[in-house]
Amino acid sequence: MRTRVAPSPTGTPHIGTAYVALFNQAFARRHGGRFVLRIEDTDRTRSSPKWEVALIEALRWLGVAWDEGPDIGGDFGPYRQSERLSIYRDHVDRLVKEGGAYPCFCSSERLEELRKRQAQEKASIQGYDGLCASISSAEAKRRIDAGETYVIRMRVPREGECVFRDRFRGEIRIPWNQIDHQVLMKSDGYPTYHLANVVDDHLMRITHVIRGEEWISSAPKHVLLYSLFGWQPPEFAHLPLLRNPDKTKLSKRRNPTSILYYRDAGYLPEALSNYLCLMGYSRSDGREIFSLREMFEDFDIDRISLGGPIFDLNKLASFNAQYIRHLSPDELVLRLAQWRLNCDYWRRIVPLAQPRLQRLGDFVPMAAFLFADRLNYRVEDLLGPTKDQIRVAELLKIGQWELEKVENWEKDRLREVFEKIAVIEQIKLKSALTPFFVAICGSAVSLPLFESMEILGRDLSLRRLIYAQELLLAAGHGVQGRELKELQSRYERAYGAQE
RNA sequence: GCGCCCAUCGUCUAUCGGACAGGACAUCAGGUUUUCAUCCUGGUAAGGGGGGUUCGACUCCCCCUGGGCGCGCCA
Repeated sequence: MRTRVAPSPTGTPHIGTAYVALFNQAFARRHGGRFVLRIEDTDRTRSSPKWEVALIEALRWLGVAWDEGPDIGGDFGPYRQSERLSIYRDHVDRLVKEGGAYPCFCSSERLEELRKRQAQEKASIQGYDGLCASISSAEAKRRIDAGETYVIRMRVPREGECVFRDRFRGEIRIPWNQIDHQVLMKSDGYPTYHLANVVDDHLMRITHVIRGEEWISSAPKHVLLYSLFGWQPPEFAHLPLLRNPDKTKLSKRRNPTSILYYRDAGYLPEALSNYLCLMGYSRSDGREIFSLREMFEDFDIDRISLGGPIFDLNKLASFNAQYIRHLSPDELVLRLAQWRLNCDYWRRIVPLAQPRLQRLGDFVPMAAFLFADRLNYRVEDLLGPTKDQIRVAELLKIGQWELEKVENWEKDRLREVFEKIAVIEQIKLKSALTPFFVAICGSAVSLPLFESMEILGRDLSLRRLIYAQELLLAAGHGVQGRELKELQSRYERAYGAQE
Protein backbone atom coordinates (compact mmCIF):
# COMPACT_ATOMS: atom_id res chain seq x y z
CA MET A 1 0.00 0.00 0.00
CA ARG A 2 1.61 3.26 -1.11
CA THR A 3 0.36 6.83 -0.89
CA ARG A 4 1.87 10.15 -1.78
CA VAL A 5 1.52 13.85 -1.49
CA ALA A 6 2.61 15.77 -4.57
CA PRO A 7 2.83 19.49 -3.98
CA SER A 8 4.26 21.98 -6.39
CA PRO A 9 6.78 24.44 -4.98
CA THR A 10 5.28 27.57 -6.47
CA GLY A 11 4.66 29.59 -3.37
CA THR A 12 4.57 29.60 0.36
CA PRO A 13 3.78 26.14 1.81
CA HIS A 14 0.01 25.79 1.87
CA ILE A 15 -2.03 24.47 4.75
CA GLY A 16 -4.07 22.42 2.28
CA THR A 17 -0.95 20.53 1.30
CA ALA A 18 -0.36 19.66 4.93
CA TYR A 19 -3.97 18.55 5.28
CA VAL A 20 -3.77 16.16 2.37
CA ALA A 21 -0.32 14.99 3.45
CA LEU A 22 -1.56 14.10 6.92
CA PHE A 23 -4.34 11.89 5.61
CA ASN A 24 -2.05 10.20 3.12
CA GLN A 25 0.45 9.54 5.83
CA ALA A 26 -2.23 8.28 8.19
CA PHE A 27 -3.55 5.86 5.61
CA ALA A 28 -0.10 4.51 4.78
CA ARG A 29 0.90 4.17 8.44
CA ARG A 30 -2.30 2.52 9.45
CA HIS A 31 -1.87 -0.15 6.82
CA GLY A 32 1.85 -0.60 7.11
CA GLY A 33 2.43 1.00 3.72
CA ARG A 34 4.77 3.71 2.54
CA PHE A 35 4.19 7.39 2.14
CA VAL A 36 5.98 9.34 -0.57
CA LEU A 37 6.73 13.01 -1.06
CA ARG A 38 7.02 13.99 -4.69
CA ILE A 39 7.82 17.50 -5.85
CA GLU A 40 5.82 18.53 -8.90
CA ASP A 41 7.98 21.29 -10.28
CA THR A 42 7.03 21.11 -13.92
CA ASP A 43 6.00 24.74 -14.10
CA ARG A 44 9.33 26.33 -14.89
CA THR A 45 8.07 29.85 -14.53
CA ARG A 46 6.59 29.48 -11.08
CA SER A 47 8.55 26.71 -9.36
CA SER A 48 11.53 27.55 -7.27
CA PRO A 49 13.98 25.55 -5.16
CA LYS A 50 13.43 28.12 -2.44
CA TRP A 51 9.81 27.14 -2.14
CA GLU A 52 10.73 23.48 -2.10
CA VAL A 53 13.05 24.10 0.85
CA ALA A 54 10.32 26.03 2.62
CA LEU A 55 7.79 23.32 1.88
CA ILE A 56 9.92 20.56 3.33
CA GLU A 57 10.74 22.65 6.35
CA ALA A 58 7.08 23.45 6.93
CA LEU A 59 5.84 19.89 6.54
CA ARG A 60 8.52 18.55 8.84
CA TRP A 61 7.71 21.15 11.43
CA LEU A 62 4.11 19.99 11.38
CA GLY A 63 5.10 16.37 11.88
CA VAL A 64 4.61 15.12 8.35
CA ALA A 65 7.20 12.40 7.73
CA TRP A 66 7.60 10.68 4.38
CA ASP A 67 9.37 7.39 3.74
CA GLU A 68 10.62 8.39 0.32
CA GLY A 69 11.25 11.83 -1.06
CA PRO A 70 13.68 14.16 -2.80
CA ASP A 71 15.56 14.87 0.41
CA ILE A 72 15.90 11.27 1.61
CA GLY A 73 15.77 9.26 -1.58
CA GLY A 74 14.05 5.91 -2.05
CA ASP A 75 13.74 3.07 -4.53
CA PHE A 76 11.54 4.87 -7.00
CA GLY A 77 13.31 8.17 -7.46
CA PRO A 78 14.10 10.71 -8.49
CA TYR A 79 11.28 12.34 -6.56
CA ARG A 80 11.49 15.69 -8.25
CA GLN A 81 9.67 15.82 -11.56
CA SER A 82 12.14 18.20 -13.14
CA GLU A 83 14.65 15.36 -12.88
CA ARG A 84 12.41 12.91 -14.69
CA LEU A 85 11.92 14.72 -17.98
CA SER A 86 13.25 11.93 -20.17
CA ILE A 87 10.79 9.54 -18.59
CA TYR A 88 7.86 11.74 -19.58
CA ARG A 89 9.31 12.27 -23.02
CA ASP A 90 9.50 8.50 -23.60
CA HIS A 91 5.99 7.98 -22.40
CA VAL A 92 4.51 10.75 -24.45
CA ASP A 93 6.32 9.49 -27.54
CA ARG A 94 4.75 6.13 -27.00
CA LEU A 95 1.33 7.73 -26.73
CA VAL A 96 1.81 9.67 -29.96
CA LYS A 97 3.03 6.58 -31.75
CA GLU A 98 0.00 4.63 -30.60
CA GLY A 99 -2.40 7.42 -31.49
CA GLY A 100 -3.50 8.31 -27.98
CA ALA A 101 -1.97 11.75 -28.33
CA TYR A 102 -1.11 14.13 -31.14
CA PRO A 103 1.01 17.20 -31.80
CA CYS A 104 -0.85 20.48 -31.82
CA PHE A 105 0.50 23.58 -33.54
CA CYS A 106 -2.13 26.06 -32.50
CA SER A 107 -0.84 29.39 -31.28
CA SER A 108 -1.74 30.66 -27.86
CA GLU A 109 -3.46 33.56 -29.61
CA ARG A 110 -5.76 31.21 -31.42
CA LEU A 111 -6.49 29.31 -28.24
CA GLU A 112 -7.22 32.48 -26.39
CA GLU A 113 -9.61 33.59 -29.07
CA LEU A 114 -11.25 30.20 -29.06
CA ARG A 115 -11.80 30.38 -25.33
CA LYS A 116 -13.14 33.88 -25.57
CA ARG A 117 -15.61 32.90 -28.23
CA GLN A 118 -16.77 29.87 -26.30
CA ALA A 119 -17.28 31.96 -23.21
CA GLN A 120 -19.25 34.53 -25.16
CA GLU A 121 -21.43 31.95 -26.83
CA LYS A 122 -21.86 30.25 -23.47
CA ALA A 123 -21.06 27.06 -25.29
CA SER A 124 -21.93 23.93 -23.38
CA ILE A 125 -18.78 22.27 -24.60
CA GLN A 126 -15.63 24.16 -23.83
CA GLY A 127 -12.02 23.42 -24.56
CA TYR A 128 -9.86 22.67 -27.53
CA ASP A 129 -11.76 22.26 -30.78
CA GLY A 130 -9.58 19.46 -32.10
CA LEU A 131 -8.24 21.36 -35.10
CA CYS A 132 -4.85 19.61 -35.03
CA ALA A 133 -6.24 16.20 -34.13
CA SER A 134 -6.71 15.33 -37.77
CA ILE A 135 -3.27 16.32 -39.00
CA SER A 136 -1.60 13.26 -40.49
CA SER A 137 1.49 12.00 -38.78
CA ALA A 138 3.55 12.63 -41.90
CA GLU A 139 2.37 16.21 -42.03
CA ALA A 140 3.00 16.63 -38.33
CA LYS A 141 6.50 15.27 -38.69
CA ARG A 142 7.18 17.68 -41.53
CA ARG A 143 6.07 20.66 -39.48
CA ILE A 144 8.03 19.57 -36.44
CA ASP A 145 11.14 19.09 -38.53
CA ALA A 146 10.58 22.54 -39.98
CA GLY A 147 10.94 23.87 -36.45
CA GLU A 148 7.37 24.80 -35.68
CA THR A 149 6.62 24.93 -32.00
CA TYR A 150 4.04 22.49 -30.79
CA VAL A 151 2.53 20.78 -27.79
CA ILE A 152 1.28 17.24 -27.39
CA ARG A 153 -2.40 16.83 -26.69
CA MET A 154 -4.35 13.88 -25.44
CA ARG A 155 -6.97 12.40 -27.73
CA VAL A 156 -10.24 12.17 -25.87
CA PRO A 157 -13.29 10.10 -26.90
CA ARG A 158 -16.02 12.27 -28.39
CA GLU A 159 -18.97 10.55 -26.87
CA GLY A 160 -19.95 8.38 -24.01
CA GLU A 161 -18.87 8.95 -20.48
CA CYS A 162 -15.99 8.18 -18.23
CA VAL A 163 -16.94 5.98 -15.31
CA PHE A 164 -14.64 5.67 -12.36
CA ARG A 165 -14.83 5.00 -8.67
CA ASP A 166 -14.13 7.30 -5.80
CA ARG A 167 -13.57 5.60 -2.47
CA PHE A 168 -16.01 7.88 -0.69
CA ARG A 169 -18.50 8.73 -3.37
CA GLY A 170 -18.79 5.49 -5.26
CA GLU A 171 -19.27 5.60 -9.01
CA ILE A 172 -18.76 8.94 -10.73
CA ARG A 173 -19.74 9.47 -14.35
CA ILE A 174 -18.51 12.38 -16.39
CA PRO A 175 -19.35 12.81 -20.09
CA TRP A 176 -16.26 12.66 -22.27
CA ASN A 177 -17.35 15.75 -24.14
CA GLN A 178 -16.67 17.68 -20.95
CA ILE A 179 -13.05 16.63 -21.03
CA ASP A 180 -10.60 18.84 -22.85
CA HIS A 181 -7.95 17.56 -25.20
CA GLN A 182 -5.49 18.16 -22.43
CA VAL A 183 -1.99 19.30 -23.23
CA LEU A 184 0.34 16.59 -21.97
CA MET A 185 3.64 18.06 -23.06
CA LYS A 186 4.26 21.78 -23.23
CA SER A 187 6.22 23.44 -25.98
CA ASP A 188 9.18 23.74 -23.64
CA GLY A 189 9.37 19.97 -23.40
CA TYR A 190 8.05 19.84 -19.86
CA PRO A 191 5.08 17.65 -19.05
CA THR A 192 1.88 19.03 -17.61
CA TYR A 193 0.55 17.91 -14.28
CA HIS A 194 -1.78 15.31 -15.74
CA LEU A 195 0.87 13.39 -17.64
CA ALA A 196 3.61 13.61 -15.05
CA ASN A 197 1.26 12.77 -12.25
CA VAL A 198 -0.10 9.62 -13.86
CA VAL A 199 3.27 8.40 -15.09
CA ASP A 200 4.85 8.95 -11.69
CA ASP A 201 2.02 7.49 -9.69
CA HIS A 202 2.33 4.36 -11.78
CA LEU A 203 6.12 4.19 -11.74
CA MET A 204 6.20 4.89 -8.03
CA ARG A 205 3.62 2.15 -7.45
CA ILE A 206 1.14 4.45 -5.79
CA THR A 207 -1.88 2.35 -4.88
CA HIS A 208 -4.13 5.02 -3.37
CA VAL A 209 -4.43 8.53 -4.67
CA ILE A 210 -5.79 10.60 -1.82
CA ARG A 211 -6.10 14.20 -2.93
CA GLY A 212 -8.33 17.25 -2.90
CA GLU A 213 -11.83 17.28 -4.30
CA GLU A 214 -10.83 19.88 -6.86
CA TRP A 215 -9.37 17.01 -8.89
CA ILE A 216 -12.58 15.10 -9.42
CA SER A 217 -13.42 16.84 -12.65
CA SER A 218 -10.06 16.08 -14.18
CA ALA A 219 -9.95 12.50 -12.95
CA PRO A 220 -11.23 11.27 -16.33
CA LYS A 221 -8.06 12.57 -17.93
CA HIS A 222 -6.07 10.47 -15.52
CA VAL A 223 -8.28 7.44 -15.94
CA LEU A 224 -7.89 7.73 -19.69
CA LEU A 225 -4.12 7.98 -19.44
CA TYR A 226 -3.95 4.85 -17.31
CA SER A 227 -5.94 2.97 -19.87
CA LEU A 228 -3.95 4.34 -22.82
CA PHE A 229 -0.79 3.12 -21.14
CA GLY A 230 -2.43 -0.15 -20.26
CA TRP A 231 -1.92 0.40 -16.56
CA GLN A 232 -4.05 -0.46 -13.60
CA PRO A 233 -5.31 2.80 -12.11
CA PRO A 234 -4.93 3.39 -8.38
CA GLU A 235 -7.87 3.79 -6.05
CA PHE A 236 -9.05 7.40 -5.93
CA ALA A 237 -10.20 9.08 -2.75
CA HIS A 238 -11.03 12.75 -2.99
CA LEU A 239 -10.86 14.67 0.26
CA PRO A 240 -13.23 17.57 0.89
CA LEU A 241 -11.77 21.02 0.40
CA LEU A 242 -10.87 23.23 3.34
CA ARG A 243 -13.07 26.32 3.22
CA ASN A 244 -13.07 29.97 4.18
CA PRO A 245 -15.85 31.15 6.49
CA ASP A 246 -17.76 32.16 3.37
CA LYS A 247 -17.59 28.55 2.13
CA THR A 248 -15.27 29.22 -0.76
CA LYS A 249 -12.09 27.23 -1.16
CA LEU A 250 -9.56 28.26 1.46
CA SER A 251 -7.63 31.26 0.20
CA LYS A 252 -5.09 33.65 1.60
CA ARG A 253 -7.45 36.54 0.98
CA ARG A 254 -9.67 35.48 3.81
CA ASN A 255 -7.49 33.17 5.87
CA PRO A 256 -3.87 32.60 6.67
CA THR A 257 -2.94 29.70 4.40
CA SER A 258 0.77 29.49 4.93
CA ILE A 259 1.94 26.76 7.28
CA LEU A 260 4.83 28.99 8.27
CA TYR A 261 2.44 31.69 9.36
CA TYR A 262 1.02 29.35 11.97
CA ARG A 263 4.48 28.44 13.17
CA ASP A 264 5.61 32.05 13.40
CA ALA A 265 2.39 33.19 15.02
CA GLY A 266 3.03 30.73 17.82
CA TYR A 267 0.85 27.76 17.11
CA LEU A 268 2.15 24.42 18.32
CA PRO A 269 2.64 21.92 15.52
CA GLU A 270 0.77 19.22 17.42
CA ALA A 271 -2.20 21.53 17.93
CA LEU A 272 -2.33 22.45 14.27
CA SER A 273 -1.95 18.90 13.03
CA ASN A 274 -4.55 17.72 15.53
CA TYR A 275 -6.97 20.36 14.34
CA LEU A 276 -6.31 19.53 10.70
CA CYS A 277 -7.06 15.87 11.42
CA LEU A 278 -10.49 16.92 12.61
CA MET A 279 -11.41 18.55 9.34
CA GLY A 280 -13.78 16.07 7.76
CA TYR A 281 -12.70 13.31 10.08
CA SER A 282 -13.78 11.99 13.43
CA ARG A 283 -12.65 9.10 15.56
CA SER A 284 -15.16 6.43 16.40
CA ASP A 285 -14.57 7.05 20.11
CA GLY A 286 -15.39 10.73 19.62
CA ARG A 287 -12.13 12.03 21.07
CA GLU A 288 -11.04 15.30 19.55
CA ILE A 289 -7.70 15.81 21.21
CA PHE A 290 -5.22 13.25 20.00
CA SER A 291 -1.65 12.98 18.78
CA LEU A 292 -0.54 12.13 15.29
CA ARG A 293 0.64 8.80 16.65
CA GLU A 294 -2.84 8.07 17.92
CA MET A 295 -4.30 9.22 14.62
CA PHE A 296 -2.10 6.82 12.69
CA GLU A 297 -2.81 3.91 15.02
CA ASP A 298 -6.48 3.54 14.28
CA PHE A 299 -7.10 5.78 11.27
CA ASP A 300 -10.17 4.70 9.35
CA ILE A 301 -10.32 6.43 6.00
CA ASP A 302 -13.98 5.57 5.54
CA ARG A 303 -14.91 7.80 8.46
CA ILE A 304 -14.14 10.85 6.37
CA SER A 305 -17.17 13.05 5.82
CA LEU A 306 -17.69 15.02 2.66
CA GLY A 307 -19.12 18.40 3.57
CA GLY A 308 -16.44 21.02 2.99
CA PRO A 309 -15.18 21.94 6.45
CA ILE A 310 -14.67 25.58 7.29
CA PHE A 311 -11.26 26.24 8.75
CA ASP A 312 -12.13 27.85 12.07
CA LEU A 313 -9.27 29.86 13.53
CA ASN A 314 -11.22 30.12 16.75
CA LYS A 315 -11.33 26.44 17.44
CA LEU A 316 -7.73 26.06 16.37
CA ALA A 317 -6.75 28.73 18.86
CA SER A 318 -8.66 26.96 21.58
CA PHE A 319 -6.90 23.69 20.77
CA ASN A 320 -3.59 25.49 20.79
CA ALA A 321 -4.37 26.94 24.21
CA GLN A 322 -5.19 23.50 25.54
CA TYR A 323 -1.92 22.10 24.25
CA ILE A 324 -0.01 24.96 25.81
CA ARG A 325 -1.71 24.40 29.16
CA HIS A 326 -0.77 20.76 29.16
CA LEU A 327 2.91 21.51 28.77
CA SER A 328 5.03 21.51 31.91
CA PRO A 329 6.59 24.91 32.64
CA ASP A 330 9.99 23.57 31.61
CA GLU A 331 8.61 22.24 28.38
CA LEU A 332 6.94 25.54 27.71
CA VAL A 333 10.21 27.37 28.27
CA LEU A 334 11.78 25.08 25.74
CA ARG A 335 8.99 25.64 23.24
CA LEU A 336 9.23 29.39 23.63
CA ALA A 337 12.94 29.18 22.98
CA GLN A 338 12.45 27.02 19.93
CA TRP A 339 10.00 29.59 18.73
CA ARG A 340 11.42 33.11 19.07
CA LEU A 341 12.53 33.63 22.61
CA ASN A 342 16.13 32.82 21.99
CA CYS A 343 19.47 34.57 21.63
CA ASP A 344 19.66 34.08 17.91
CA TYR A 345 16.48 36.00 17.43
CA TRP A 346 17.36 38.71 19.93
CA ARG A 347 20.73 39.15 18.27
CA ARG A 348 18.96 40.17 15.10
CA ILE A 349 16.87 42.74 16.92
CA VAL A 350 19.49 44.24 19.18
CA PRO A 351 21.37 46.21 16.51
CA LEU A 352 18.15 47.99 15.69
CA ALA A 353 17.14 48.61 19.27
CA GLN A 354 20.49 49.52 20.82
CA PRO A 355 20.75 53.11 19.53
CA ARG A 356 17.24 53.73 20.78
CA LEU A 357 17.58 52.28 24.28
CA GLN A 358 17.86 54.45 27.35
CA ARG A 359 17.39 51.63 29.80
CA LEU A 360 17.55 47.88 29.35
CA GLY A 361 13.90 47.72 30.20
CA ASP A 362 13.05 49.66 27.07
CA PHE A 363 14.00 46.69 24.98
CA VAL A 364 11.01 44.49 25.58
CA PRO A 365 8.29 47.04 24.80
CA MET A 366 10.29 48.26 21.83
CA ALA A 367 10.63 44.78 20.36
CA ALA A 368 7.28 43.39 21.45
CA PHE A 369 5.79 43.73 17.98
CA LEU A 370 8.34 41.25 16.70
CA PHE A 371 6.77 38.53 18.82
CA ALA A 372 3.08 39.19 18.39
CA ASP A 373 0.62 38.01 15.81
CA ARG A 374 -2.04 40.67 15.64
CA LEU A 375 -1.18 44.18 16.79
CA ASN A 376 -3.36 46.68 18.59
CA TYR A 377 -3.62 50.08 17.01
CA ARG A 378 -6.34 52.41 15.88
CA VAL A 379 -7.50 53.19 12.39
CA GLU A 380 -6.38 56.79 12.87
CA ASP A 381 -2.83 55.57 13.48
CA LEU A 382 -2.97 53.72 10.21
CA LEU A 383 -4.21 56.74 8.33
CA GLY A 384 -1.61 59.03 9.81
CA PRO A 385 -1.65 62.65 8.71
CA THR A 386 -3.32 61.83 5.41
CA LYS A 387 -6.88 62.75 4.75
CA ASP A 388 -7.04 60.29 1.92
CA GLN A 389 -8.29 57.10 3.52
CA ILE A 390 -8.97 55.30 0.29
CA ARG A 391 -5.44 56.04 -0.81
CA VAL A 392 -4.07 54.37 2.29
CA ALA A 393 -6.19 51.31 1.69
CA GLU A 394 -4.99 51.17 -1.89
CA LEU A 395 -1.39 51.51 -0.85
CA LEU A 396 -1.70 48.64 1.57
CA LYS A 397 -3.30 46.48 -1.06
CA ILE A 398 -0.68 47.30 -3.66
CA GLY A 399 2.01 46.74 -1.08
CA GLN A 400 0.57 43.35 -0.28
CA TRP A 401 0.48 42.33 -3.94
CA GLU A 402 4.01 43.50 -4.60
CA LEU A 403 5.36 41.92 -1.46
CA GLU A 404 3.72 38.60 -2.26
CA LYS A 405 5.91 38.45 -5.33
CA VAL A 406 9.10 38.82 -3.31
CA GLU A 407 11.09 35.63 -3.10
CA ASN A 408 14.13 36.86 -1.20
CA TRP A 409 12.66 38.29 1.91
CA GLU A 410 15.47 40.59 2.97
CA LYS A 411 15.68 44.26 3.73
CA ASP A 412 17.32 45.53 0.56
CA ARG A 413 14.84 43.72 -1.61
CA LEU A 414 12.01 45.08 0.51
CA ARG A 415 13.34 48.58 0.17
CA GLU A 416 13.33 48.17 -3.61
CA VAL A 417 9.70 47.17 -3.50
CA PHE A 418 8.69 50.25 -1.59
CA GLU A 419 10.82 52.53 -3.70
CA LYS A 420 9.14 51.15 -6.77
CA ILE A 421 5.74 51.74 -5.24
CA ALA A 422 6.63 55.31 -4.29
CA VAL A 423 7.76 56.05 -7.83
CA ILE A 424 4.76 54.52 -9.53
CA GLU A 425 2.28 56.00 -7.09
CA GLN A 426 4.09 59.33 -7.29
CA ILE A 427 4.41 59.96 -3.60
CA LYS A 428 7.33 60.42 -1.28
CA LEU A 429 8.74 57.18 0.07
CA LYS A 430 8.37 58.50 3.57
CA SER A 431 4.67 59.13 3.32
CA ALA A 432 4.09 55.92 1.44
CA LEU A 433 5.68 54.07 4.32
CA THR A 434 3.53 55.43 7.15
CA PRO A 435 0.66 52.95 6.91
CA PHE A 436 3.14 50.12 6.59
CA PHE A 437 4.98 51.21 9.70
CA VAL A 438 1.76 51.06 11.66
CA ALA A 439 0.59 47.81 10.07
CA ILE A 440 3.89 46.04 10.71
CA CYS A 441 5.17 47.70 13.88
CA GLY A 442 1.96 48.92 15.44
CA SER A 443 3.18 52.50 15.50
CA ALA A 444 4.73 55.10 13.26
CA VAL A 445 7.41 55.48 15.90
CA SER A 446 9.35 52.27 15.86
CA LEU A 447 12.33 50.28 14.72
CA PRO A 448 13.28 50.54 11.04
CA LEU A 449 10.62 49.05 8.80
CA PHE A 450 12.52 46.94 6.30
CA GLU A 451 14.72 45.34 8.93
CA SER A 452 11.69 44.70 11.08
CA MET A 453 9.89 43.02 8.23
CA GLU A 454 12.89 40.90 7.50
CA ILE A 455 13.10 39.78 11.12
CA LEU A 456 9.37 39.27 11.45
CA GLY A 457 9.39 37.11 8.38
CA ARG A 458 7.41 36.98 5.23
CA ASP A 459 4.28 35.26 6.39
CA LEU A 460 3.66 37.24 9.53
CA SER A 461 4.43 40.50 7.73
CA LEU A 462 2.03 39.76 4.93
CA ARG A 463 -0.59 38.74 7.45
CA ARG A 464 -0.30 42.05 9.24
CA LEU A 465 -0.93 43.88 6.00
CA ILE A 466 -4.16 41.94 5.71
CA TYR A 467 -5.09 42.73 9.31
CA ALA A 468 -4.57 46.40 8.56
CA GLN A 469 -6.84 46.22 5.54
CA GLU A 470 -9.48 44.42 7.55
CA LEU A 471 -9.38 47.15 10.13
CA LEU A 472 -9.74 49.78 7.44
CA LEU A 473 -12.58 47.91 5.85
CA ALA A 474 -14.38 47.61 9.17
CA ALA A 475 -14.02 51.37 9.57
CA GLY A 476 -15.51 51.92 6.16
CA HIS A 477 -12.32 52.96 4.41
CA GLY A 478 -11.58 49.77 2.57
CA VAL A 479 -11.28 48.95 -1.07
CA GLN A 480 -13.60 46.18 -2.16
CA GLY A 481 -15.88 44.88 -4.85
CA ARG A 482 -15.75 46.84 -8.09
CA GLU A 483 -13.18 49.27 -6.79
CA LEU A 484 -10.91 46.42 -5.86
CA LYS A 485 -11.25 44.96 -9.34
CA GLU A 486 -10.39 48.32 -10.88
CA LEU A 487 -7.45 48.72 -8.57
CA GLN A 488 -6.23 45.30 -9.51
CA SER A 489 -6.32 45.93 -13.23
CA ARG A 490 -4.64 49.28 -12.76
CA TYR A 491 -2.07 47.57 -10.58
CA GLU A 492 -1.39 44.87 -13.14
CA ARG A 493 -0.91 47.43 -15.87
CA ALA A 494 1.43 49.60 -13.83
CA TYR A 495 3.41 46.92 -12.05
CA GLY A 496 3.32 43.99 -14.45
CA ALA A 497 0.98 41.04 -14.20
CA GLN A 498 0.91 39.06 -11.04
CA GLU A 499 1.38 35.29 -11.25
C1' G B 1 -23.12 28.61 -19.62
C1' C B 2 -21.79 23.25 -19.20
C1' G B 3 -20.21 19.18 -16.05
C1' C B 4 -19.35 17.12 -11.40
C1' C B 5 -19.47 17.04 -6.00
C1' C B 6 -21.86 18.22 -1.44
C1' A B 7 -26.11 19.35 2.29
C1' U B 8 -27.35 17.77 10.94
C1' C B 9 -26.67 23.52 16.05
C1' G B 10 -23.13 30.00 14.04
C1' U B 11 -18.58 26.44 13.19
C1' C B 12 -16.23 21.12 13.32
C1' U B 13 -18.87 16.73 13.78
C1' A B 14 -21.67 11.80 15.95
C1' U B 15 -25.89 9.09 14.16
C1' C B 16 -24.98 4.06 9.46
C1' G B 17 -34.37 2.91 9.76
C1' G B 18 -36.85 3.01 16.01
C1' A B 19 -32.47 7.70 21.19
C1' C B 20 -35.21 13.69 24.95
C1' A B 21 -30.62 13.94 17.65
C1' G B 22 -24.82 13.29 21.32
C1' G B 23 -19.90 15.79 21.77
C1' A B 24 -16.31 19.90 20.73
C1' C B 25 -15.40 25.34 19.53
C1' A B 26 -18.04 29.82 19.97
C1' U B 27 -21.97 32.09 22.82
C1' C B 28 -25.09 33.09 27.35
C1' A B 29 -25.90 32.41 32.82
C1' G B 30 -23.94 30.87 37.52
C1' G B 31 -19.84 29.16 40.79
C1' U B 32 -14.32 28.95 42.24
C1' U B 33 -10.29 32.68 41.76
C1' U B 34 -7.56 39.67 45.05
C1' U B 35 -8.03 40.91 38.73
C1' C B 36 -7.73 38.12 34.30
C1' A B 37 -7.13 33.40 32.39
C1' U B 38 -7.84 28.48 33.90
C1' C B 39 -11.32 25.20 36.19
C1' C B 40 -16.49 23.55 37.50
C1' U B 41 -22.06 23.66 36.72
C1' G B 42 -26.01 24.79 33.69
C1' G B 43 -28.46 26.99 29.28
C1' U B 44 -29.56 28.72 24.10
C1' A B 45 -28.74 26.39 19.46
C1' A B 46 -29.49 21.75 14.06
C1' G B 47 -31.47 17.48 10.19
C1' G B 48 -32.98 23.44 3.44
C1' G B 49 -38.02 22.40 0.82
C1' G B 50 -41.34 18.86 -1.62
C1' G B 51 -42.45 14.07 -3.01
C1' G B 52 -41.90 8.86 -2.47
C1' U B 53 -40.22 3.67 -0.01
C1' U B 54 -41.44 1.81 5.01
C1' C B 55 -45.29 -0.03 10.59
C1' G B 56 -41.50 3.84 11.28
C1' A B 57 -37.22 8.18 8.32
C1' C B 58 -31.85 12.87 9.82
C1' U B 59 -30.67 8.08 7.89
C1' C B 60 -32.76 4.87 1.47
C1' C B 61 -34.74 6.89 -3.64
C1' C B 62 -36.42 11.11 -6.82
C1' C B 63 -37.19 16.36 -7.75
C1' C B 64 -36.27 21.31 -6.30
C1' U B 65 -33.31 24.77 -3.72
C1' G B 66 -28.75 26.21 -1.82
C1' G B 67 -23.47 25.94 -1.58
C1' G B 68 -18.78 24.36 -3.65
C1' C B 69 -15.30 22.82 -7.37
C1' G B 70 -13.70 22.30 -12.45
C1' C B 71 -13.72 24.03 -17.56
C1' G B 72 -4.96 27.01 -18.85
C1' C B 73 1.24 25.20 -22.77
C1' C B 74 -1.01 26.22 -13.46
C1' A B 75 -0.83 22.50 -10.35
